[in-house]
Amino acid sequence: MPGRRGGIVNKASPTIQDVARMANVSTATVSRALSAPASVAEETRRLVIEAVERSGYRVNQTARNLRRKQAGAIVVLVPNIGNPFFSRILAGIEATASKAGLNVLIADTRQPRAHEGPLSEYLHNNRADGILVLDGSLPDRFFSAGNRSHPPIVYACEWSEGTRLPSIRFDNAGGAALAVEHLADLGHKSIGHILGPLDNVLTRERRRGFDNALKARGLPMRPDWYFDGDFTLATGANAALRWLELPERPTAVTASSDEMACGFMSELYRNGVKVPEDVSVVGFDDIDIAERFIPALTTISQPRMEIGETAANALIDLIRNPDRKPTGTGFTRLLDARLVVRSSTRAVA
Amino acid sequence: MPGRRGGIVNKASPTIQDVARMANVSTATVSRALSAPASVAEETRRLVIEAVERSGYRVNQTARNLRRKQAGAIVVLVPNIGNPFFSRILAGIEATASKAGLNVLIADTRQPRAHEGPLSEYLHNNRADGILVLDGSLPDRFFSAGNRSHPPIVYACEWSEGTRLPSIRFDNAGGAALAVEHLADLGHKSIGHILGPLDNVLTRERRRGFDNALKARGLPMRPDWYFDGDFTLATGANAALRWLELPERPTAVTASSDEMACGFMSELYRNGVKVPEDVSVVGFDDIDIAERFIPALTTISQPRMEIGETAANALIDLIRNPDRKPTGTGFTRLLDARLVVRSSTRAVA
DNA sequence: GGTCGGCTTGCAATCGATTACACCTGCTCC
DNA sequence: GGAGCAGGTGTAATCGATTGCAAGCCGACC
Repeated sequence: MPGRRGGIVNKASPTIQDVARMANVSTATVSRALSAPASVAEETRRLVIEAVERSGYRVNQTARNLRRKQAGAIVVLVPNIGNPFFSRILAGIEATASKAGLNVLIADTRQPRAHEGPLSEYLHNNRADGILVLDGSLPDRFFSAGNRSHPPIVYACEWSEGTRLPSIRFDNAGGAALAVEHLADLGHKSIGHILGPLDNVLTRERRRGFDNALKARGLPMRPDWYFDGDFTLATGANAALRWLELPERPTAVTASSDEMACGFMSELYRNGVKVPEDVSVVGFDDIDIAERFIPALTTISQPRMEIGETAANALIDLIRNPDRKPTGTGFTRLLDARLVVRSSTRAVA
Repeated sequence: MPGRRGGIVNKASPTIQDVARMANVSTATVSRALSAPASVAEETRRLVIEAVERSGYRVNQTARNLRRKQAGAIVVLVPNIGNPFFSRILAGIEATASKAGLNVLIADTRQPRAHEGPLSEYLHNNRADGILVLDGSLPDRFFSAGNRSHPPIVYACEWSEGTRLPSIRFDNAGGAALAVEHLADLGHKSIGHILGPLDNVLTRERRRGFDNALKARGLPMRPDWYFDGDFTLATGANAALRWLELPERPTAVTASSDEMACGFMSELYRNGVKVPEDVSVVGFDDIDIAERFIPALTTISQPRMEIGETAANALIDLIRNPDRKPTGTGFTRLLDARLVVRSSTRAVA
């Protein structure tokens, strides 16, 4: 009896028309029964629900989106998806967005032709209801180019300097200061700093916090105690080589990222220098490995999951209430950084 | 003279109708000029292009997708986006998909209600033209449930045992064997193994490779030399504690993931045991930090970016040619693993 | 008894593209 | 000179939902 299970087999997906027919109502009623249940009589609603279940109907999002002029998705612009620092933030974004029924599209801004094509697609093609930018190197004006209207945009983590767009940030300067305070409290008088890429806002903010804290404590700021880097392990290792060559070495070094701190310690180890006996090291970010590195890394911890959630919520809020769109300042949320003391720092001998 | 720049300002996006009007042709012609240039007279094409440029027209993807019954996106089901292991694979996927003009949607399968709602949304709602599954714990039958048609599906990295769906994999067993060979060559006769989660295919594959290689070399397989784990740093550290308690300790340990290997070494360090002097350690995955851990970790390297690319290409191929959809076996591609020797292994004393 | 208002429901337009089909023009070939 | 064909274009249906408007029904109120 092949007819028995002939109901659903392999046919094209049922549409709202099919449901309407089964329930003996109009498509309008089906639509309302599903998205505004209160506006439909109870009995009718029951009939519709039943028809939906029997047919296995699922709304076609594309059609709905076309009609409603929305996309049902947000896009996240991230510089290098492969970087674990961002993936945790992504996790926070994804959790929040999916709770709100929004899909998450990711786009890598470091991709070859990412700048014109795809990006402006997202901006003006209704592919996204909102955009979350994790890449501060994309200039602000990029988004307002051609004075056309665009979906809401929120910066998270990084931002473009002088932007009027809302942003969710960590207190990077404050975090860097925390690191210096900690080292100064341990009696360190000579403190170096490994920088991130110079065109990065985080690098600049962290350096600002570092410099200010040094000044506040009356500690020296020597140019040869700043080391170039770009947040990667390799440049951290490179800084170690530079440190070794120094005629007068700082007794402590703060790095603008944990990866650089680890690279730094790794290279020191290979050269027979001990942390924290010979030099204290503080990182920034508190990535997973920090706790288990050898020695365990003292660092500045930031709630990365939380920044993802907060940013996603801010964006969703803007999407839902397009009216209040205050692009003024004061639209920036600052999340606290926290010092986590482990074994890579100790008092000067 | 406000009229001067009145052309584009803040109006709703131009539609194909607007372009047609400007170029004095029908919408059909505009559509053809853009997606099948050859079928339109050169002069007409020029007119259309010009109108497109003057108006700043961009096709509305939602409308196009509705008409074409496609989604313009693939979805990647990943267990825990926050895990750096996956983020590199994601990067490969993203690069490939965006080259093919497809958006990438990510969904976290470890999310609370991820199992019924969102997932079946993706499966049957035209939200995705194809699905890439990085989570082998999602059983195969999950996708074919209710014998409805679904978009093409490809497993990458992990897979569900006995699946008939295509999959792209590393040679996990081979990699694990490589690790054992290496240690045996160094003279180790007692080798332990830290397992991943038991319900994970990779765990099982790697263990199988490990066991076989042991057998082939005539080395002992002792139950108390297998340590439980779940791929995380914490469980690696835990295994170290177990190792320390052992009356008879293996002189070498292979871990089913680099993270566990690092956790293991970290905890040994805290207990005064030295790697590789007291025990040799081999990891699996070759994550970034492996090279810079202390000591640098000998491990099995897998081309993660490449697996992402390969999987994405396989999926895209299936999307473009829905006809040849051989769900038979033999539809699995195996990518080679490679041993990278660093400093965490040495010959037995 | 008639009017008004609230609650349900259906009709049909609409979102913005794609594309089957028909039509027109001009040329070739017999 | 007419049939046939190819190339180029337009008309209008279509994808699958949402929603403004109108209409029907029913009870309440004067």
